[in-house]
Amino acid sequence: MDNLKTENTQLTHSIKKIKANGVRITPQREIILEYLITHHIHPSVKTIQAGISSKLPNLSTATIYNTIKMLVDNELVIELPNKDGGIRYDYFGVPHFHAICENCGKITDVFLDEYPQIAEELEKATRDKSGYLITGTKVEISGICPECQKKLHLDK
Amino acid sequence: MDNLKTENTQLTHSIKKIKANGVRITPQREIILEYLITHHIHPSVKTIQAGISSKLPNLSTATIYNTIKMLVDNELVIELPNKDGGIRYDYFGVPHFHAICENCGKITDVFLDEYPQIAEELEKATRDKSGYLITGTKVEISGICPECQKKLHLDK
DNA sequence: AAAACATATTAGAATGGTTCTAAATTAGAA
DNA sequence: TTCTAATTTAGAACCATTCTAATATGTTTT
Repeated sequence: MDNLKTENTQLTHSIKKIKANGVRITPQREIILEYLITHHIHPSVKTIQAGISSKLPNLSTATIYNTIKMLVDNELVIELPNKDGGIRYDYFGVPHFHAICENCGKITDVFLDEYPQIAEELEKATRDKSGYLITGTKVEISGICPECQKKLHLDK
Repeated sequence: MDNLKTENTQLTHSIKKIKANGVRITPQREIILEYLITHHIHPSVKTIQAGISSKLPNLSTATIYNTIKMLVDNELVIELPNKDGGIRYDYFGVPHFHAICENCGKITDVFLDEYPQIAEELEKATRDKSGYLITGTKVEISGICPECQKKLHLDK
C-alpha cells in the first residue's frame, strides 16, 4: 500500500500544523482527522460519527462539529454545503474540484493538472474586479453520475 | 435606465420559457421572478419575502420555496447553499461566478469574459475523467470583501 | 361565459442538521 | 503531580426547509 505511507505522513504533518497554531490534540481530534484523511467519501457529520463509533462510542456530535471547525480554520478541511441543508467535509490535501450527482448526491473528486492555474486565474480576476482578499476557491460541477445514468436509462 | 428594458425582456422571456414547459403563471410566481430579476443581492427566502411583502402580504414561505424549485428546474435560477444551513438564490441570466465574504456573508458577482471557456474546460475534464452527464458549473471564491477588510483593519 | 378539474397557495405542524449550554473531564504547562 | 484553561459531553434550543390537508385559482372544455 503506497497510500498508507502518504496518509500517515499527512496525519503527522497535519497534527504538527495544528499544534503549531497552539491547538490541543485530543484522541477525538486525532481520530476524526485520521478518518477524514483515510476516507475520501466527503462524509457528513453523521457518517463520520458512524465511521468511528467503534473507536469512540460516546463521541458527541458537538465535538465533531467543533473539531471540523478547527480543521477548517487550520485549512486542512473544506466544507461542502449541499441543498438539503447538510454539510459534507473533504480533507483537502491535493487541490481538486468536485462533481456532484443531482440524483444520488454523490460527490466525486476531479483532479486536473491545470486546475491550480485555472483557480489562480479566477482568483486574480476576483481580486482585480472586486477587491476581495482571497482565501480559497471551490469549483462544483453538477450532473448525473454514471451509475445514476444507468438507473435512469440515460446512458447511451 | 438601460437596465429596465433588459430586465423587462428577461421577465417576458423567462415567463415564456416557463409557460412553454407547461407551468402555470400565477401572480405569486410572476412577482417572485420579477424580484429575482431586479435584485442582484442573492437573497434568501426570508429576504425575498420581506422584499415583496407590500405586493403579497399573505405570501406563504412554502410558495416561495415551491416557486424557486420550479425556477431552478427551468434553469432560470441557481441555488447557493451556505455554511449556515441557509440557501441563497441567484437569477442566472448571464454566466458568472461568485466571491463570498467569510466575514459578512455577502455574495458578489464576478463577470469574466473568459469564464464560459474556463467552465467548459472544467466540464470537459469532468466528463472525460468521471463520466458524469454535466448540467452546470459553479465557482465560488472565498475571501474578505473590501468593506470587511476595513472593518477588520486588514486593508493596506 | 360557466363548469370542471388539476394545479397552486396557505397556515401551521413536523423535520432534521447545526448550534448552544452548563457541568464534567482532560491536555499540557509549571 | 498540580493546576488551569481548553475540551468534551448530553441534551435542549434553534431555525431553515419540507410536509400536510384544506382552500383557492388558472386553464381547458363545453
